[in-house]
Amino acid sequence: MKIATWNVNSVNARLETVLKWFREASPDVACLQEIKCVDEKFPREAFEDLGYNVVVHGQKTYNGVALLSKSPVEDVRRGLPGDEADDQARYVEAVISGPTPVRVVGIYLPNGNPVASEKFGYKLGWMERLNRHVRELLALEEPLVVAGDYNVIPEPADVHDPVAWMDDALFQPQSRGAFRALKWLGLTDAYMEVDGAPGGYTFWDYQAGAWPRNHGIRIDHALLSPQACDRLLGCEIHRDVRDWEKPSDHVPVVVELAL
DNA sequence: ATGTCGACAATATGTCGA
Repeated sequence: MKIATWNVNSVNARLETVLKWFREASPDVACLQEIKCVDEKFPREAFEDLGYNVVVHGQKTYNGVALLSKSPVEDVRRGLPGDEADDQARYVEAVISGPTPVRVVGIYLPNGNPVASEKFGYKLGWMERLNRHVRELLALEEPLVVAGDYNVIPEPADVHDPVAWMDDALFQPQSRGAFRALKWLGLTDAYMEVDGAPGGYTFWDYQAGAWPRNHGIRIDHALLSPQACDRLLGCEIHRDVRDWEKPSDHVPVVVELAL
């Protein structure tokens, strides 16, 4: 079973590019981030025509996540628990049906820039809430995949120029520490497990020739519970998609599990 | 430091967010 995560930077502005990739890669499950539309504006039928069940947690203009699955889904949750006042659409969760069900969580973790603003506090608070909720999900002792745009550069090997990113929220010690804390709950970074080569970037800014210069960062991750990691077959970063017509600034990451 | 996008309110470009 192939489970993908992709920050598409507007599903409607990117629809042809996104559908082209879905037709070629044909993931069984996909977590999309930054769909940038309300539920009613999500191009549901285009994905249903490709055979997907569609779960949308949208928002006007900003953020928004979706979960697509060829198999029926159960136990759908929209929104990260722990703060009723949080109105940003960044979390979607569902159990994918099958002989061995797998719980998939799709996240769009807050960017947090600039560091000297309330946005950074929101990011760290969100990561703490995620930690608390993942702790509960891990207690279920079932295959679990937490995939998405984490907006965290875990290690210096995950950025072309670590010094240039020192003051960025994505590479702050607190952000990296919260990501490590999440892993220390018992999750495994799929890319590091099966590949781990330095420079496995997933994002290149549109600006300043970041893509042709390979000034990238690795911020899109799939973390696996032990029960999911035991079934891990592969993890691929679809880097070539960054060179397509009208690309997102992120590329898809695909995890394959023996399910 | 910034060579780019996208949504939106608004009718042209400016603002915000990334």
